Amino acid sequence: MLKHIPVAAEATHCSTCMMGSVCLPVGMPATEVAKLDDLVKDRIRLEKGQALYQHGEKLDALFGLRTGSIKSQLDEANGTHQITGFFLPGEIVGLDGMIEGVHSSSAIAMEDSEVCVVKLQDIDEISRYVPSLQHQVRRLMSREIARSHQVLLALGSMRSEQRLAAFLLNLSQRLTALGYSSSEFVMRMSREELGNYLGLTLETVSRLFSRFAREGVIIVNQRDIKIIDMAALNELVGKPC
Amino acid sequence: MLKHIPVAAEATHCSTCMMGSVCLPVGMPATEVAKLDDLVKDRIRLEKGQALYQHGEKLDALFGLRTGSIKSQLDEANGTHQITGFFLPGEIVGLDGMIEGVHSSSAIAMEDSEVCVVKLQDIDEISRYVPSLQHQVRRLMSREIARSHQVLLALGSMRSEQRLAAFLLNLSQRLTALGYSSSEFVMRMSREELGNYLGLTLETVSRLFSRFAREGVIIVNQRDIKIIDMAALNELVGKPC
DNA sequence: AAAACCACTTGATCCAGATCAACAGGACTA
DNA sequence: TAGTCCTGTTGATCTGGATCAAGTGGTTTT
Repeated sequence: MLKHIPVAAEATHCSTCMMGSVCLPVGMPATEVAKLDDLVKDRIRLEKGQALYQHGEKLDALFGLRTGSIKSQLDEANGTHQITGFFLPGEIVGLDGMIEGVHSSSAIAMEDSEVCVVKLQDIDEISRYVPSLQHQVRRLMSREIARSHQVLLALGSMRSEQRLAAFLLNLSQRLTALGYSSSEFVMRMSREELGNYLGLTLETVSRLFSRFAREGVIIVNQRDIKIIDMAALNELVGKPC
Repeated sequence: MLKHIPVAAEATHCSTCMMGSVCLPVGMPATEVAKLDDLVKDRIRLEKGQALYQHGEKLDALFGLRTGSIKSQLDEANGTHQITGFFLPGEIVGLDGMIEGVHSSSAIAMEDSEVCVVKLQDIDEISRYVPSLQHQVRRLMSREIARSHQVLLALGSMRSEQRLAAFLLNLSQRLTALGYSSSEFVMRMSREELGNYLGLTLETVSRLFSRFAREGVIIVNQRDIKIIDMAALNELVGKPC
């Protein structure tokens, strides 16, 4: 069962949230953000491995990830699945579920996590006096489409080493936006999850990490990654084979 | 230069358009659709190969494809590109360009085509008295995200024959929705474009068509395709290797 | 403290699909 | 009417990454 937390109890709103600068309100004028206090009426706390929602479930909300990390995946009939995204704090989960409230994918916590629940109904309500909120939702969805297209690009036309390099650079950038180091971080996903996402096997991913390390591009210690030669990674993705 | 056509001259609106049942208004109540007459103020006619918009261009509109077909692609620095979608009449192009009006991809006509221009500004305007229009835009964007995820699934975890089978089935379904035959159609894209989209080379695509034909699953005559054994295609995508 | 399990690494081998190459037919040009 | 593109087909060969397999260290269980 999902663990709901009434927001009133914590008295935290978008306007005072530390994530405000990167989460749903990103880019909105402060005067507008101040009006979003009724947007989030509750939160959900997830344990590692727990599903925020699953394929086919009826849902009518978006989720702003506050802490932790979440993966989204398409579940196939034969029991396998394709991971379609990894989400970091401040990112919005559930944007593919806005067709009649039925989710086409599942979202699973990769570590203990907490999300803010944003009801679509409340978005409509609040949009009446915060007109920029509709634009904001469109912008977020558009960004999600563009993000998917970038992954398509990787899967469709990059070699394995380029895919991993592109992934590391992307992760580095997103962590920087969150205020973390751009060169040293802990990956929340296993080799298998990363391989699934990148269209590779876990062995290939492991070998690539070893090779990058051998070449002095990164230092790897299990899931701890330190990027030594950012330029080398950029060169890998920027140039064709 | 893009060829604009004032809509007044043709006096065609969403409520009377033949595409109404599949295009932007799909699923909206007829009473609401009737209020969309001011939504489309002009159209653009494109010649084969002409770009509707290009990567980096500032744009503030969506496009409903009336006739013809359009591909969207990400352009890479090294001159190559990745095709991210093929659009048929009644489908909406430009949903990835709603971040500050700057398109992250290019859209190119694959044959002489015509699109209805839907200004975002007009969507906002009309939404005031047609509240379901905002939902509609969200639904379309969500569908686009789900569509991208399906392609991710194909590129990430399907073998070449499964990818082509899935593509043919998908095309067949979409053409059926348009009122065309589900088993006999003309593909608008070259082997190279299809290969690019599916993450394969044009030779592999060509060989797959030949093989499917040899096995009696389809009849191929250049771009004319006739599906003989729909069940075989379904079996290919439904089951793992 | 031994046993069982898990995520990961590394080696050996295999094969699906890429690459290289030749050719065929249709459309357009001169 | 031949010449030049352009798109697609087919064959021969090569290779990146998959698959199969063995082993390692770390953590949890008993």
